[in-house]
Amino acid sequence: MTDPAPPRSSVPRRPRRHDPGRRDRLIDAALTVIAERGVAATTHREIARVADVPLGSMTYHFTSLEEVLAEAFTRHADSVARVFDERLGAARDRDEATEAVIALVADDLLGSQHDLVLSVELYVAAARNPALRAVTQAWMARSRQALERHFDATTARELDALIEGLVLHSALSTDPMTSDQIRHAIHRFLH
Amino acid sequence: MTDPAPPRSSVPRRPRRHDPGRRDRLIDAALTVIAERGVAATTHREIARVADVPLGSMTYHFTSLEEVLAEAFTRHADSVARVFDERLGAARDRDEATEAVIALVADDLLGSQHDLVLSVELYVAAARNPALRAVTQAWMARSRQALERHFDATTARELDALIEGLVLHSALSTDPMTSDQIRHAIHRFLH
DNA sequence: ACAGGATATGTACGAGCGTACATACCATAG
DNA sequence: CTATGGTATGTACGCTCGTACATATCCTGT
Repeated sequence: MTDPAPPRSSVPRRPRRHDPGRRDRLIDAALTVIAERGVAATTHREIARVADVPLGSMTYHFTSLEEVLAEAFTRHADSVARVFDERLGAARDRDEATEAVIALVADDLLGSQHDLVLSVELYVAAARNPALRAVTQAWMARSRQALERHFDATTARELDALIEGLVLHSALSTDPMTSDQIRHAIHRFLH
Repeated sequence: MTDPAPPRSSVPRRPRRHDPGRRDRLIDAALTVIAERGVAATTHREIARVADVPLGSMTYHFTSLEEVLAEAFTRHADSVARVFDERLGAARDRDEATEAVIALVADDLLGSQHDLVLSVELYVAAARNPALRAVTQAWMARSRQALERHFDATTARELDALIEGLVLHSALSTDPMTSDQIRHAIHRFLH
């Protein structure tokens, strides 16, 4: 067929795309927006812009903005917890576990401003949102459990708090701690 | 035209009040709203509602919402820092300083869910807002300086991080640490 | 091949927001 | 006592937001 003139210029402006896995991409886009602009600036429209999809796609794949946030933060927590598990799972004795913790903080956590901001954003969001609080607590429990593979329960809890403090402190400071300073602090605590 | 009926029933509905110090009350109301609802839900209208003043009063006393937040967080940081100074200023030796830190965390910081939430809200807000970042850093510097009256610089920095972690960890957990657990963690770190 | 359900898209609506501003009131300086 | 400048109040405007929904398109099972 010839049909040279484009007759339907107004209704479907954007060429429809076949895009399986779009929902996953939207969750990743949400994490990008949260990290770069904050939860407060995370809107349907902004996520859609970043993912380059129309606004309507958001309301099709998610029933509410809260659902997007919950799925995004769950993905983030899983991702960080997996690194936690791997680092500590590879350690064979307490000394190696200590080194694993140091590497975890100095390399994995402080190495990524992206993940770091996401964690703090999650903390605050969890303070108001029960669903996100559940995500946070599951994450904390998993971290503590990983530490308890090598340390007693009391030490694990205290160490978890120290890690949290070192990360947060460095995240907000103009001069974040160096790897050697992190190592010094953790060695001091674990003797 | 006599116009005997009360002609000005509609314009000033609320009896005008003489209210010196209203600006201060508005800043306190802002802190209440931030603590109870979060920075994201802190609006001109909500602050005005809590302080029981008309909306127009906000725009008269502050040039922008950002100014309100900055003044509120500055007041909060000053208040916490003052307690920090007093606790550590009263200590005469290192042992007393250690006890002061324990009391600070267990009683002052963890004792008030209000202040605790405010601090975390400030952390996140500071990540996006340069003016608030300045407030946070001035506060951190003041805390560290207070600790350096009794501990060397390295210890002060590490201890500051540990305090931050203990507070945040307890703030978000369903079972916050007890005073004895706080004491144990801090003693362990300081030998 | 084709029916039908899943997916994709554009648009509209009502609500709440920050801010501007005209107006009204009042403590106080002179 | 009165003028005046600071303070108090109500309202309007333009904007962005979450969400709903009608419509369009395409993949898939039969």
